[in-house]
Amino acid sequence: MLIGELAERAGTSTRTLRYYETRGLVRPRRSANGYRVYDEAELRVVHEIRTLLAIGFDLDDIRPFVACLRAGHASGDVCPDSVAVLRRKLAEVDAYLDRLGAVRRQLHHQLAQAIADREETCFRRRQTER
Amino acid sequence: MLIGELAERAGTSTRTLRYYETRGLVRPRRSANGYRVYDEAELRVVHEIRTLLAIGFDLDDIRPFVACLRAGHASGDVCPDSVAVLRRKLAEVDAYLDRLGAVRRQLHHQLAQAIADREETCFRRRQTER
DNA sequence: CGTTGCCTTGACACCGGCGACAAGGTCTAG
DNA sequence: CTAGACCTTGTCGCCGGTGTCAAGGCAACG
Repeated sequence: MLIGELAERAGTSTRTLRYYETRGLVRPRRSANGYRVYDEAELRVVHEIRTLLAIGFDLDDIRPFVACLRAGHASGDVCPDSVAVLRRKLAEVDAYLDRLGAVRRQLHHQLAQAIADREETCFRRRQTER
Repeated sequence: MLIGELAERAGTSTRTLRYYETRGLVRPRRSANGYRVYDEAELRVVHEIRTLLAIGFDLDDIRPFVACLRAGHASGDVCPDSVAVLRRKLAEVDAYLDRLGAVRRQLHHQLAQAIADREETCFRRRQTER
């Protein structure tokens, strides 16, 4: 399988696949003419990468999952390094949820306050007009 | 007040203040020798910018708040444009909270699954060893 | 007059995951 | 032979908010 076919089957671009290669996530063989040649297993790898990226992982986080798949496991999740990343990411997400919740409360408060201020201004204006 | 003093009092850098100026958020006068001269009110403006940035606003979002302060309001929140931004941001944060919650559940599930798989592998290994 | 310390504009660097383009090699069909 | 559809490497650009350096002007003090 050449890079164009893999890109299409994985729903991404050749540019992206080459980029993953420079980051050490995908490792094609080379044919005699220098073309990158991928075997079927790489499709699975690329899917894993795309899925985890969509969740919010960065490429460095994803490396253990790829290694896990490459080690022959049916899922990229089951190896200790992957589990460690999952734990860390979960903690990060929790922390971010907290922060975002705080921001939400702050926004809510500010919005309510601003509207109240406007109401009061209108009220005073009505009073003055009489 | 020159740029260095404002930067220090606002807890930021001169570089940052010049950048805000290019983005139209801060407008110093110029003294005869070309130095930027800020009046006291700009300190308030810069504080507003920094506070909103910390919440997660970008500079374009912040512009209405600055305009509101500059229009003489005690708070940057009370003008209609600011309120509109607050509403939009609140909606964005809510959407993001939803997405992040989904990610959290996904991570949680993946983690539980991975651990369960490992347990089972260990179990089978013990069975085989006997 | 020189040093120090402020100020000025302009420009490059960063991060991450690519998009986009250039200039060229390769393979196949007509 | 040529067109076109692949492939190759290399490079620049983007986004946003700065850090950082360069080269030079101005002010004040000794």
